[in-house]
Amino acid sequence: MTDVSQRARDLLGRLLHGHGVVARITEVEAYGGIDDPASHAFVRTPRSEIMYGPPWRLYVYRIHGHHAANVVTGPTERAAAVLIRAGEIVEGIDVARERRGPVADEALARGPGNLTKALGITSLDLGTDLLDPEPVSLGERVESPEIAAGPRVGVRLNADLPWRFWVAGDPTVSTYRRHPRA
DNA sequence: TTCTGGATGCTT
DNA sequence: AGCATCCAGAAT
Repeated sequence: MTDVSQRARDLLGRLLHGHGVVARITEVEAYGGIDDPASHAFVRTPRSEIMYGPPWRLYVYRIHGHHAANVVTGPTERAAAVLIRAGEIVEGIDVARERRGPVADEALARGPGNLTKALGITSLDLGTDLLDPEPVSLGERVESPEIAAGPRVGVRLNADLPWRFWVAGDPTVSTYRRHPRA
């Protein structure tokens, strides 16, 4: 059975193309949908409806004035998705630098909000089929990395579930922060 | 219409 | 450890 945590691990080392920039995914989090209180799909609302649709589509949500990008993974009735938390820019680094301003290269796509900014992903990309080449798409897997796992960042519910996965030792991975009330 | 609380990021 | 920031969902 390929549950959402396995789908999350499989996304590590894959390329994500967004508006002229390509990132190698280095950090993800799995959200289990109907069984996971931390998932937006735990309550079915207009916002979470996209996760009840076909897999390999892009779910973009806004939080604290930032965007966050998720891959809807299915199976459809479970409404699971994987949050893309960080990556290494491997193409279009000049464009990414322009979008992000003066930060170190390894920090260009460190954190969900920073990654979407570097790749130019906004709410306009909501629902994009990631198997189509434009405007946002998943590419090939360029490495099979050593994977580390731990609790998800900033979630209050299911705070100890180790569903955050990252490329071990990679400098572009964000730092762990527990939810204050978790 | 108003209130509450974050799947954040940056500064101190 | 604090705060800027802002929308979705829930309460009223």
